[in-house]
Parts: sequence; structure tokens; C-alpha cells
Amino acid sequence: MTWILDKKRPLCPQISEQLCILIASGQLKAGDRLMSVRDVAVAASVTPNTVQKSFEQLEQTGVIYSKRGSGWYVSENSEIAKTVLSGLIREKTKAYLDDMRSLGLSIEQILTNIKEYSYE
Amino acid sequence: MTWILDKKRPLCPQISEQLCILIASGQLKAGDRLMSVRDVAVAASVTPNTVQKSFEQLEQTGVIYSKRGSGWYVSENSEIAKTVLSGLIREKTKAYLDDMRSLGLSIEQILTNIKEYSYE
Amino acid sequence: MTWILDKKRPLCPQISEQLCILIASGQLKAGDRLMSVRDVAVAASVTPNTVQKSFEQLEQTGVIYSKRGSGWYVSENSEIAKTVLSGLIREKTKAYLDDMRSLGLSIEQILTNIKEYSYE
Amino acid sequence: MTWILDKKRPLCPQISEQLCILIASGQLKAGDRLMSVRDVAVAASVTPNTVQKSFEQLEQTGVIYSKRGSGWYVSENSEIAKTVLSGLIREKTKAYLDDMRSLGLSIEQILTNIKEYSYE
DNA sequence: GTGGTCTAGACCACA
DNA sequence: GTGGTCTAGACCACG
Repeated sequence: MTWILDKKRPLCPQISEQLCILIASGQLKAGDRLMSVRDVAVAASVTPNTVQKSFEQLEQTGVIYSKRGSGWYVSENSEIAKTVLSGLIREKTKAYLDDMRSLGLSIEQILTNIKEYSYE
Repeated sequence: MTWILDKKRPLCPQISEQLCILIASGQLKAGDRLMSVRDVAVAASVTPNTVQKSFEQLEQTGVIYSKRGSGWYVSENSEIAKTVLSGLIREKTKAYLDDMRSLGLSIEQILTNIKEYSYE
Repeated sequence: MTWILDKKRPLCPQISEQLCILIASGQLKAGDRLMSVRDVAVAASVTPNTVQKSFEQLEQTGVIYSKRGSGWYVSENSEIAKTVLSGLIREKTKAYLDDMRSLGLSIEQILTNIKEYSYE
Repeated sequence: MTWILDKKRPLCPQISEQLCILIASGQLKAGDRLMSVRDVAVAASVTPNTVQKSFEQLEQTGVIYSKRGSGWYVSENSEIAKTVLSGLIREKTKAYLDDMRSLGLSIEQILTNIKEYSYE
């Protein structure tokens, strides 16, 4: 597993998101055991502390759960991950739209920009 | 001047951006005097300190400059504001695109989301 | 009289200094009447308020004095202007030296810089 | 680290300059972690706010950068600090020369003053 | 623990 | 009146 993190943004949510993607895309299935906190920390070049918090946040949304002394496992209802992901996307997109509109752009201009910058 | 600020985001850059828009759109022209730091602070319900920081940031990009004891003025080259604005838009759009892509979305999916959420 | 003021620095002390120079260099002699506050203000593109303050500050150091309803005159002891000027120079030079030293420069490096930059 | 600040001048740029010197002189190397904002604040007897501003100004020139929740680090290209420093020196020296010239001094007189006052 | 942002209020020199 | 600088203290998310 390659962990490509953008160092300019908070690491903790990025790890949560990447795990969500793994589950939503089926690379990790219901009941599967996740990598250990320490392994992820090493692979992603982060402190275990940060990974631990990511896992705990995913537990709160019901995406994964922990077995004492055994590790972390994907929730039986793996649809939750997809829901969380699409909620994230929706939230971020609306924030972006609000931002662009407050900068005076119309929806047409926004779409034009997206198309233009997506080629760079 | 109406100051609509999103309290969920840092206020300082929002003020800078709104001023940039005023200048780029020609509502404030080269050499024009800006509202005083204190007046903007009252109008935007922010502390003068925050406005001061906004103005200083705009000064660094060359959009405005200050005259001691007199006020802040729009830079002679008012084109700078436009450049700064489009730079901002570009930067934010690219960050958004990177974000969406790392969440596993294709450019088509991104465009679909934008269109969908822009109606809400 | 040409008034070349550096707009980046406080205007009031600059006017005081220029007047001091006029007196110290003999272009204005003991007992001579100075230009009116208003004339200086127009010539130097400053508000009369600023010129007024410059004159008052020069009065405090004894360089000039005012006759009610008549104007401002060079003090009988025109040596005072020279003293004030050299005091200023000394003060500014010591401030500059302190500044350069706190930036880690030796006196030799300072002299080298002065010579180098004086040709630009 | 000893923080000797001249209370007569703005503290914020003084802190920036001292840090620049530490980096330019190699006492802090590329990638090194700086002291925390709070620690510098205590050591220099200033508020954390002032130090934060100093660090942010150095960040804008590319001398240092911040890692959220972790600290501030010397930029990989530690040559920038030297460039910034010499730029500062040059700028201040030219301002001083302009000032002295507008006070009517020749370059020879300026050099004489420097030599004389550097012994006091 | 760290940086990041903001509030509240003060003081100064300048115009 | 204006900008410029600083203090003091608060809250937040991140590591």
C-alpha cells in the first residue's frame, strides 16, 4: 500500500479518507483486519499517534471497529464507508462552490476553470 | 459596503479577497482611498487587528499601500488585483481537484458533482 | 525652493530637517523671515497641519521663533541650527551602526558596504 | 539562545533578523527544527503573537516553513537566509545613505562620521 | 505539546 | 482622525 499524503494539509483526515477509499472500493472487505497502527505509521511516515486518531475517528462513524488486543476490523456493513465518502465529497464540493461564488464567479465560470486546470 | 463573512473560515483572508474583488471589478480605482481599518472592522464585525493584517497582506502583494496617518490607497497599477484574484482562484481550484482525485474521482465525476451541488 | 520629500518616511521631521539645512548653510540668515506655513505646504505637497508642526518643533529647539501675526523668523543665534543638524546626524549614524552590528557586521564590513552602495 | 532586543525599535523584525542570522551563519541548518513560538516568546520576553508574526514573515520569504502541530523548520534551501540578510543590509544601508545625503553630507563626510562614531 | 486565528484593548507617532 | 505595534489571553485543530 502506497501512502501519498499531501504534507500541506492535515495528515489525520487524509489517512481516514484513504482507508475509507480502500473499503468503499472493495480492496478491504467487511470483517477484514486492517494494517496495524504501527505499520501504517511507518508506511505513511507519520507518528503512530496520528494513525491512532484516524482509526478512532473512523470507529466513531462506524466504518471500522476494534477488537481488544487483536486490532482493527472493517465493519460488517461496508456500505457505511461509501456513505461517509460521498458525504465528504459533497461537503468539500459545496465548500469549494461557496468559496468560488464569494470570489464572484458564476457556475459557468467555475466549470470552465475546472476543465482548464484539470489538464495541468 | 456589505461584508458577508463565513464565520467557519479564517476571516482575515476573506477580507483581503473581498477588497481584491472591489479593486479588480473597478469599484475601487487606482489611487482611491480605502475605508479606514477601524471602519472596516466595525462594518465587518471584526477587530481592527484582523483588518490590519488583511491590509498588510494585500500590501505585500502590491495591491494597496499605506500612507502613515492618512490611510490605505489602491496601488497605481490596479491590474495587480486581477492577477492576485485569478491566482487565488487557480490555486484553490487546483487544491480542490487534487483533493477530489485523491478521493478517487475522475474529472467527469467531479464535473457532475459540481453541477449537481450547485443547485442546492 | 524645491521640496523633495521621501513619501516612505514621516514628512514632518523631513521638513524640519530641510529647514535646518537652509539655515545651517546660510541660505536663511539670522532674523530672516521664513516662508509662510501655507506656502511651504503647497510647495511640499503636504497639509498645512504638518508644516505647522514642523515649525513648532523647530521653535522648541530654538532654531526659529514666531512673531504673532507676522510669521516665523530665524533665531538670532543661527549656530543652533548647525548644532541640531549635527546632533541628528550623530543620532542617525549611531542607530545605523547599532543596526548593522546586530546584523552581525564588523565596522570594516560596514565601511565596505557604504562605499559599495554609494555608487548605485 | 540569548535574545537581545532593542526595545526602542519594533520587536517583530528584530526577531526575524536574529533568526535569519542563526540560519545564515549555519547555527541552524536546513531541516532543523526551530524553537517553538512559545519558547522564543518566553526567552525574548515578548508575546507569542509577536513571535508568530516574525515566523510568518520569514515563511513568506521562504526562509522557514511550518508543520502543523509539530513546529517550524529551516527551509531546505538554507541559502535563502543569506540572500534575505544581505538584502536587508543593502536596503538599510541605502536608506541611511539617502538620509545622510538629504542632510547635505558627502560620501566622504559620511565615512568620516561612521569611523568617528563607531568608537563610542 | 504545537501552530493558527481571533478578540480586546492599549499606546505611539503621524497628518 | 489615521496606521503601526504590542500585550494578554482565549479557542481550535493537529501530532
